Amino acid sequence: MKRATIKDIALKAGVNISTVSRALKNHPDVGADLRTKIKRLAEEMNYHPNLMAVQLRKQKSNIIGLIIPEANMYFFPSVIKGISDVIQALGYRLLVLQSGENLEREVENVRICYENSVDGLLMMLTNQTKALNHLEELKEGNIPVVLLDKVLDDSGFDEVVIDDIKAAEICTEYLINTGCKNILGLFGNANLMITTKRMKGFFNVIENHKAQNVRGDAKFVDDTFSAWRCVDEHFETEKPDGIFAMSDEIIAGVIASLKKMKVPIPEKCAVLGISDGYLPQILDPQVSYLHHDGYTLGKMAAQHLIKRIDNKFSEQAHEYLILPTELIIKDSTR
Amino acid sequence: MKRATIKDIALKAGVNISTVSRALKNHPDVGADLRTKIKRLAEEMNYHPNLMAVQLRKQKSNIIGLIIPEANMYFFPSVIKGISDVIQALGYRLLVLQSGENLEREVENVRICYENSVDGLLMMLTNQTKALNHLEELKEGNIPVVLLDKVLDDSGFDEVVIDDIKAAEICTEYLINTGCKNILGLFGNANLMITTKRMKGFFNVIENHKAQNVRGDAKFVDDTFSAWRCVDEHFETEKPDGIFAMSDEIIAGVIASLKKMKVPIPEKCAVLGISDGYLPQILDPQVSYLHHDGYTLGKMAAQHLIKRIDNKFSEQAHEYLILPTELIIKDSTR
DNA sequence: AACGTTTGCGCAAACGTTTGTTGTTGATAA
DNA sequence: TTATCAACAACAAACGTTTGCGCAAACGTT
Repeated sequence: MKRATIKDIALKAGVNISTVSRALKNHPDVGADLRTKIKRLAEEMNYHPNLMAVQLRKQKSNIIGLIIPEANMYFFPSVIKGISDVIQALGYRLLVLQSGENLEREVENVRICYENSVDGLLMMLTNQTKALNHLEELKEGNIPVVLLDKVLDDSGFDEVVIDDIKAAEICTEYLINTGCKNILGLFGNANLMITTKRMKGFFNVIENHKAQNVRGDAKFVDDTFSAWRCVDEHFETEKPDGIFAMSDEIIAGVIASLKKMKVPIPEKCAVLGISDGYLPQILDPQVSYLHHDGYTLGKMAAQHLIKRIDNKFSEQAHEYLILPTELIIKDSTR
Repeated sequence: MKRATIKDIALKAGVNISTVSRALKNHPDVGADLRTKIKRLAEEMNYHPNLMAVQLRKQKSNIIGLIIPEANMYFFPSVIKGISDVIQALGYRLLVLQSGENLEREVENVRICYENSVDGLLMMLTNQTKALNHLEELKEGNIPVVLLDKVLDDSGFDEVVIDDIKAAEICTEYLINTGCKNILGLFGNANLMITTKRMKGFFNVIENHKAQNVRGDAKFVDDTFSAWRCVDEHFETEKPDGIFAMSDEIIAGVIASLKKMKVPIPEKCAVLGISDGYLPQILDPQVSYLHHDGYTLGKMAAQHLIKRIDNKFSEQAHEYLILPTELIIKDSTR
């Protein structure tokens, strides 16, 4: 049995398709009794509008694109959940595309979104992304874009991020306040804005406490395991009494290393990280962290995007939204 | 500047739109020189086909629906990655819908997929899903469906799963072989098929070893923290020398509890779980686990779905694909 | 010279909607 | 009675493609 169309209903009801269309959306032009009759018929025939046709006609897809570098474990699920919760309630659907930390694929994915006529685009940039030329078409086409989490400075687009500098400052400050004098900062990919900023925040505070004999080292690592190795090695030469880890992956490696080496946490070495909050709680000891919640981030980004979609033509300057953070203190710090 | 259409090109080239259409897809009916001219023009005008129109005309969306209960941390990212990698390479896009462990939303999501004319549907069922009436429409509409991971018995649809009974058997067997006599089995939601089966496998093996004085208890827990509490409590009355954890969440809770209680692993109590493989490695001690890889699962499901889409009309009986597993032995077992 | 085949292109229908315009009723007011 | 106005419903165009068909010119074969 073929899927029923508006035409089939019209045929059966003995009216024109336009009447059916209007009846189904309660247009006042069609009489009450005829309307109910048509609706009943539609129900019977199990009619559901063909969205491809609707979209073509209305020139609106009700689809929102989400381009992510890689579905990483810690952050992505909560982000996508936040986004979904917002947009599904409003009748939008989510088209998810992965770039695999690959700029070419990112460009291609933007193209795909464009061709699919997405109503808006949410995007986390890859490591490699240094410019946003590939978003020009969308800009010209008046398709709103909101960047989240991994962004570029002065992108010219709306952004939702955590204030990375401040976040790192808060963490470092806390470590120092609890007595750390020799702090190891562990950072991810050095090419990322997020890394640069968190490192900047880290050193801001270190500099401010030079007088109190505080010193800090920074190292770059790729993932949990490289963080692990890095801590192992660093302990051979230095004896840091505090470690700042800029991400979940890194936190996991730090804890693993310290425990393997039987360094008491936090007595000999305190640990504080930036995290979306799940991992630090299941590690032992539970680690203190600056909480930035992926769910909220996704929600904020989605809400902002919807706002842009709804009044597409208000040529407002791009906004820079900052995700609220919270310092959660557990066992791993003094 | 409005987005260029095939019509605009036709106008500029002084030919009919059909010619443009054919030229752009290298149809032999259009001459070589005219073809290149049209292509150049298209390039210049930055033409890209309007997929909404293409889809309507071709009655094919090139969209694959993915309905998931909840974007849980451990499994989901790798699954979605596996799916994406397969389908994006073939020009399909992924529409992701979350049901939030809510049957009504699942039904609604299926509807959304239907209305969006997805070419196929990948689906992980919610806890609450006991029947698949809501998939009837898709079946009638000849839209292929592949269920993955969380499925129902005799669903009548293609499925990709791990062999839960056997998986639990392997794990339990291993624990017993390494000397465990008093094993605690920790399971998730009791309503889930996956739980029932893994429990069945667990007790199958326990029964088989009754003669050797092996005993086993089963408990149901909801999440990491309830697993944690459960182990705490169980240790007050029993002193199990082995724990089987049926999922990542549970493993995390088990390890946390044992370490808090300072129970040596695996000397006093061995731990073995079923996992997708990331978490056990970052815990300390690293735990042994039966590996079932979300990435492979996603890949298999997507590939199978594509196969179904490609020859939609071969009315083949539904297939039941089983994900290969592998036992990874680490520190947490003897 | 007559005929068949190929080449190259245009015409128009179709996909399933939405929506501006027009036309037909019957009732009400002048 | 005639003009006016609802109320209701049909007509048709439009959204941007794809594609079956037709047609003319060019070419090759008897």
